[in-house]
Amino acid sequence: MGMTDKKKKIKKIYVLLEKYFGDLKWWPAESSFEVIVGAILTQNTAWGNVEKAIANLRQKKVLAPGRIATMKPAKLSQLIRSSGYHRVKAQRLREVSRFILRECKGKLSRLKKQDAAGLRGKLLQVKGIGPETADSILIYALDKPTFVVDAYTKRIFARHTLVGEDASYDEIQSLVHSFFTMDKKALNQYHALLVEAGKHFCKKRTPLCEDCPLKVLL
DNA sequence: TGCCAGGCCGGGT
DNA sequence: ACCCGGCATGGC
Repeated sequence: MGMTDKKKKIKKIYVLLEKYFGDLKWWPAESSFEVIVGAILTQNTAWGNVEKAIANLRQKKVLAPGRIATMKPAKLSQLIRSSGYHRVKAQRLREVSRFILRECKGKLSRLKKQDAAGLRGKLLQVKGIGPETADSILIYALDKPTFVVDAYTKRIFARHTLVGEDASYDEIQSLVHSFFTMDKKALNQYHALLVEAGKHFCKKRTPLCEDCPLKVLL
């Protein structure tokens, strides 16, 4: 497929999904730090399980980097138990909290003033933050236009032959960054639309989706 | 009742 | 530079 065709297809997928799902207004949270916590907790985990964990943290008044960083690991892991992998995730929450305290004394508004590329590099050095979590933090917590590539994105793009089955994270992200747009709202919406489409029509065991709004492209 | 969910790390090749 | 096992709870 030529580059021009890929560009058209990327846009077409967006248009069809938006027509079907509408404006999703994704990832609402009460604070940037809550977004970061959610980004860690939702790693390979259904969002419903994450919400309970965040509710626990809020109820205990520990939804702040200073509190997370100083809490005993056993206590923290119990609070986030519902999100799965709670021991490793407790450690990851501690790591990212320490990073925030170190980098901006806990003031995320200050962190937002740094440039996107530099921030991404720093985030990737934090143990427990990989490319998807870093990009989720960049766009949803730190206001940086970034396309987040997740398992659904890869599956849907591969299914529509935009990329190969073995495409890397950076390859897929570069494709969207160069052929779609760098507008923050649109990138947010695209990610949300792909996840929604994946949940409804493109699960692992059901690659054939009769009612998928993207069916017309196949 | 297995299978899957908005990944990432560490050790091995 | 990849490949793989481990990490774990809750919903369908």
